[in-house]
Amino acid sequence: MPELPEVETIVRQLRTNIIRLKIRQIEILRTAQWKDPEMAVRILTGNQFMDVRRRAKFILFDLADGHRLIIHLRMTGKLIWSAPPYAQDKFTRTIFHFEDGNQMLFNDTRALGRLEVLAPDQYSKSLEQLGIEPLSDDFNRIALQNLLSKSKLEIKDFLLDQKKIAGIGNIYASEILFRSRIHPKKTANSLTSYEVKNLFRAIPEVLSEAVSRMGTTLGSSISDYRTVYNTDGDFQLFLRVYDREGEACCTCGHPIVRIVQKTRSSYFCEKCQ
DNA sequence: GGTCCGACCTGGCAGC
DNA sequence: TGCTGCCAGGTCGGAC
Repeated sequence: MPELPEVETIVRQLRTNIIRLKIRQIEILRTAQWKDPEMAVRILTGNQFMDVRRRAKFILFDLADGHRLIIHLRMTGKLIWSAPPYAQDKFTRTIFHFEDGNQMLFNDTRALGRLEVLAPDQYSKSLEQLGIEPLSDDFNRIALQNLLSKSKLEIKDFLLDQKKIAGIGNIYASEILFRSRIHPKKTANSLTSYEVKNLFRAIPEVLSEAVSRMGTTLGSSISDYRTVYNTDGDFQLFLRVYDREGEACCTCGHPIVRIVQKTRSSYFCEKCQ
């Protein structure tokens, strides 16, 4: 599941490949995932990628004529860099053919990912509504405290709310709360100043470590996250609670517990948190 | 405005 | 062996 660290890894790897590369052809194999597939073909064909950036879990491509391509990978989306022989499979939904003969494949097993081309001055509601970037200078303790104090959400749901802090998903929310020693069902506005201090430290700590290990690949199925070069991330080796139900807590030895909050699994240690 | 909840989507797996 | 139903979870839109 691509969250901030996985998307950041993908963006960094793409940046070394696609800057100033000209798109020879775009082949849309599943139109439903594009907001306007006809416009996408018209704008992208012959255009040139000038930069690629990340905002939360969105990948933003700046094009030479001022348009922007926005991709959200959702659950199972992948961007795979492919030289001949091409790595296309039955889950390839869009192929970007470049003039140098390479391809960028958008693969998506569950087909939940979304792609959109924005005009130079076009407003994107999805992007505008996003909250603070947790790895930016805007993320400070006062801003976090203000957001927490105004919310009655359970802290796990608070961390998943992209309008508050943007980029955290289900895996890293559990890891962040474990390191902060906060129970996932505790309400956001009831956190003590000590817990807020721990949370403020743990959020960038967990996300930065995961970025340095190129994200988390949980299993070997075709749905699991891969880097642009179709390799696994490494952070799954360093997860302390997520997907470890019944295993001993690395701090106290108590078994890790799994509960369901709003249909999402939360993992935590009942003794430490 | 904040929160809640179902829908979208499909491979994998358990149960029969 | 084959079928059915559930589960995984990020985002969106509608309801409250």
